[in-house]
Amino acid sequence: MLSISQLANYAGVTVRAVRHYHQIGLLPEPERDHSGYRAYDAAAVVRLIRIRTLAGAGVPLTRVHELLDANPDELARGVHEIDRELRADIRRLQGNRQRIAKLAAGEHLALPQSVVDYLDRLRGLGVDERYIVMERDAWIMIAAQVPDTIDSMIATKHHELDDPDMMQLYRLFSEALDWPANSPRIVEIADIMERLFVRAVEAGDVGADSLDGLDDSFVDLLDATTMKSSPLAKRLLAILEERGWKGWTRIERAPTPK
Amino acid sequence: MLSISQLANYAGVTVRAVRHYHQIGLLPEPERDHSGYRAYDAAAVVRLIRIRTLAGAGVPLTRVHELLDANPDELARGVHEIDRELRADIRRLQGNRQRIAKLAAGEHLALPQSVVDYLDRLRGLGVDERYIVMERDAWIMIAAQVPDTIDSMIATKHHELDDPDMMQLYRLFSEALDWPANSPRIVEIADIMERLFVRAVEAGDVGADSLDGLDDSFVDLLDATTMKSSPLAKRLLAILEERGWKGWTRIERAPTPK
DNA sequence: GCTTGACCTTGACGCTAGGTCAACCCCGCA
DNA sequence: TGCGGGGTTGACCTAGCGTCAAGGTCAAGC
Repeated sequence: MLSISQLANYAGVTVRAVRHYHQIGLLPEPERDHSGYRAYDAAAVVRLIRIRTLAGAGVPLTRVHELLDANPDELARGVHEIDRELRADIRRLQGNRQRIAKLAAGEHLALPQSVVDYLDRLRGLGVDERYIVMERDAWIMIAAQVPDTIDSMIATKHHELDDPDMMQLYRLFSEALDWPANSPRIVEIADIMERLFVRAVEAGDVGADSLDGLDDSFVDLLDATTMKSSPLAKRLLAILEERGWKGWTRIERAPTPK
Repeated sequence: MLSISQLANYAGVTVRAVRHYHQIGLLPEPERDHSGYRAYDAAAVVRLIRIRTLAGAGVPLTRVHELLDANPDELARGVHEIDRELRADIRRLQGNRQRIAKLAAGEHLALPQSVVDYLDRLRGLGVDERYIVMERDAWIMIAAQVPDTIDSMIATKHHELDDPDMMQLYRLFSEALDWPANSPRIVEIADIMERLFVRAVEAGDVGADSLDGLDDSFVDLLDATTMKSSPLAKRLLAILEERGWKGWTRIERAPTPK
């Protein structure tokens, strides 16, 4: 008769594993000797080796339970099923590898390439890094909301950026980061934005723009975040609202307040 | 300000996941509103999206913690490290696939091909299936003990089986399964075995046999198991011992008892 | 003002396959 | 009789949440 550690040694598993198999009913509890020690026979060794063999091949213990007492037919089916699961796991891990490979560069975190390129273009225009980080965060949220339309949104943005007024606007945004909260130059920005708005309305780009996939509360969130970022932004929005423009992320023509 | 479920929706994770990230310190706990509800801002959305992106790529959450605030250099190293782990996981799973593929056929469970072939040869000689199961179990244990020498042991066995006496012995073992416990024919078996022993001694095969890798207590276990299988086996061993032979799995010349 | 249903809170258990104590019992040996 | 090296059960730990449980909060409809 064998003690639990002898059994474990013969089968090449740990004592703890044996007890675990007892707990889940995979290996029957043997007789106890006069002092309460478990006493095993060779049949237990054989069963334990077969358990170890299956478990070592990645078969979950509940499946091991089924397979141990299965006929060859059931066993073949069970093995096939497990192989399917293993293949699925492998595919998943391979997908993970691809995804983390894309994360190698810093800003790629949660951003598609198109957005990274766009941000690089802003950098090239001399836009302040602090502003770019703010834009980046907004794009991270947008990309998470509408992953399918992000590329076309960015394409639109690139197009808008061909306008010298837009370039100038971004440069002013950058500079404004260091302006005092009550700077009068804010009007310069408002003027440029209004010009851009007017041209957009004339081109028919307002109301049917590329931000269609975003729902209102999400747009509100983006706007609110921008407002929170700086008192200047708040003033700017107030000025534009006086002139009859509403919104920021998505612009609307609002009735001029009396 | 966002509620926890709004946050979770914007980032594409579950509320439970958000709370989990709070628990492990991955996402900082936000302010609470007057009724104790968590109130999030857009920065939390961004951070949560980045967490989800990394976690979704198979990065363990503790690593996510490190990578989120890492500089590009550390990030590259971290990503490389994780890729290594992923590759290791994939290799392991591929190994599992190979192993379970080998288990497709019933008796392959825990047995190398050589043993399966040997058992098939016994079947071909007309050996009773009950006896083969006993042999199989013994070989399962032996294969687990000395996986490297099992093939040469089986080769020896094949060689022995070329001897007509050995074939006859196996056939008698089979028949004996249905003999009464006190059958006088047991002597036939003893005679054959003694002839085989003598020839083995003459050939110098005893004492330096192929079971060298097995330690004594393991051999005792095999012998004891055989003894337990049938009263005939016990009688047989007694007879042989009277004639000066000791053991079963491994034979020794013993001084004839007075 | 009351009910209803949706959403929030904390706390706790469950899942895999055991690892790792802790506290205590048992055995053989000097 | 004490000691060291077995054995025993019990309990907590891992990862990443899912899933109740039991109750507080809020907005809407009657």
